[in-house]
Amino acid sequence: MERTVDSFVACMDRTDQPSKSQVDFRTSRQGTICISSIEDVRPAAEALRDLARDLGNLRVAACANIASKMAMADADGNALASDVFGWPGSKDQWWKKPLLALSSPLTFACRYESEPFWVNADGIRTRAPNPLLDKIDLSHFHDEVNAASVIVIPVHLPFGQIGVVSFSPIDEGRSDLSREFDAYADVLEYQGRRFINGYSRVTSQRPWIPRNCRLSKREVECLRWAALGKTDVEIAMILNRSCATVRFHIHNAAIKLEAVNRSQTVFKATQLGYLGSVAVAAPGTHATA
Amino acid sequence: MERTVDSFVACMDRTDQPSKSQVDFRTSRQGTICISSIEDVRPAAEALRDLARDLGNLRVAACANIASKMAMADADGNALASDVFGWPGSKDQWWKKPLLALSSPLTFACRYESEPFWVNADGIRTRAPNPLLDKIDLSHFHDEVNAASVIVIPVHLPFGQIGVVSFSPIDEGRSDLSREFDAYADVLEYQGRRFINGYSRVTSQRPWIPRNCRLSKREVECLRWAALGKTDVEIAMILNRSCATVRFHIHNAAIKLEAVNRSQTVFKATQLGYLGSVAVAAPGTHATA
DNA sequence: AAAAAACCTAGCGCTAGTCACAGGTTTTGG
DNA sequence: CCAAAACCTGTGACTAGCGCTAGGTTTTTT
Repeated sequence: MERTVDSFVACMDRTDQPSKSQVDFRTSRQGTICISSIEDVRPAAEALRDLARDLGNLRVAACANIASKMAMADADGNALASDVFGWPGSKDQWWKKPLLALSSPLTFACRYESEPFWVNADGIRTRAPNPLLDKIDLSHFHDEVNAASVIVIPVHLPFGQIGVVSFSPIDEGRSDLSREFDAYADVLEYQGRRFINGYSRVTSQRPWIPRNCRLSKREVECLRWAALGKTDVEIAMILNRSCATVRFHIHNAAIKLEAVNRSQTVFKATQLGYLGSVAVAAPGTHATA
Repeated sequence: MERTVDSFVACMDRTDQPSKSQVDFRTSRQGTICISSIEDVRPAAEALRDLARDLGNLRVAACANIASKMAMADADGNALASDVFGWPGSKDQWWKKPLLALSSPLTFACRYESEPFWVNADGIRTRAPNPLLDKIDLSHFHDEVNAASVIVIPVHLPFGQIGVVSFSPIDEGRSDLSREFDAYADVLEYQGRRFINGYSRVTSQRPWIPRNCRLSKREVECLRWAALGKTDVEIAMILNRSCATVRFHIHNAAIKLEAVNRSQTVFKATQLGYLGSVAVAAPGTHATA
């Protein structure tokens, strides 16, 4: 067990601030944000705002679904960005611009990263190296983010939904958040995640109720290749089966997932994690027969 | 601000055990699992095992990708389930059976839930109600899970990958984990998540490097409907555009995502969260012109 | 041993992918 | 302010690929 502990100590990057972070974590638990109905959204957002302000004079921005242009709102339909988090209403209300969600480097990075990170114009700082983030363009960082630096919490949810909570300094000068990130990333992640989780739960209607989606081995196998863009002729060659067989399996999968065509079948299977991160399954699959 | 605090207190479900959980969280931070290379997997797994044992005499089971039949292993290729977590090698090694991952109710539930929950033969207990989990069949619970009860931590990752860490009592009699869940769910979630995060980072090769995937508004709009199974004729009617225009947009999206056909385009767009949780976008979209 | 799944195959009609073309609208940048 | 560059809209036709039904074989479950 000693060996184990040692290796962890070597990994730790915050041992220099033990007492502070402990207190934060305690605070976080007592103020745990719990959203059980739409009425809880407002107080939960206010608590998140207060937490961010008290911890590091930070301002909150949140998006429950980066694929949606819908701004987050409370039970009365008031936008959280302006009414709670205190973003100036003048500056042409960035959170209403649908283009931003599609082009912001922050949104972009959230697609590829699962852990908290912080960003300024000089680069993206993750806990562990992520080469996928290296090629993100930060040249218009300040214009797109409305801050000189920001701590970002990506929140990956079921059904392929991605949310994000970000924290940027209220006084716009600060471009270094390394200290705040080291000290508060964990608590901000915890609270931000629960906030987005709860908000999604009470707002998004999930109309799709799959009856029996126990896909068989072959069905998933065929769907994997289909998701990679292979035609059924190609899949048939890969799996050493007939073309009709491949179609049959995919068709069966479509019935189980209540999908009407191949695209929707792939979509639903992806949402449910059946095809997750297919890095081209092991070679030699054509030797199964 | 008083109102805020009050509403949270009403939501809190663990105020009866304040001191205990605080200690746990402190412990968790000092023993933070950090996997920066494949060699760290083994000690990280051992630490997770020790944490589970010390907290509640629990045994760990983990899966980094419920879509893959690959068992988690350390740098030398040893299966973590048998070599570290201590699952008996005799009982025909459940973690090697690919069918289980497709049919286990635990795996199933992870597709629909983002927060920790615990299960026994009587039902699934989530923090907040989740109607999607109600219809899951638990009649063969003990056979499929190899335990009378279990705490489950779903881990939703980028690219549509879903992982899971579960904790079940070492002595197989216990079927009630409500106390352990209330006290340790947060720390188990934190540690389990970081473990799966780190493992995925050092093991899974992500060969796909999207060059320019700034999809335009129309492209995403068309892809949404395509993912819902609409044909391009239907999409054209919905958006009040010509059929060829719809094809044009989807084709452009395919080029940006480096996809070769519609299915792969939908797949990649889903992985990147462009279509996340499409609950049929707001009506009236045909009035944009 | 019976039953139920899962698996494999064939052929027909329809959809989607692609090409070449022409022009309007919004954003971006000098 | 103008120009360039994206982005958006539209036409028409051909071919490869997909959706679907029907029926037989193998494997798993009861």
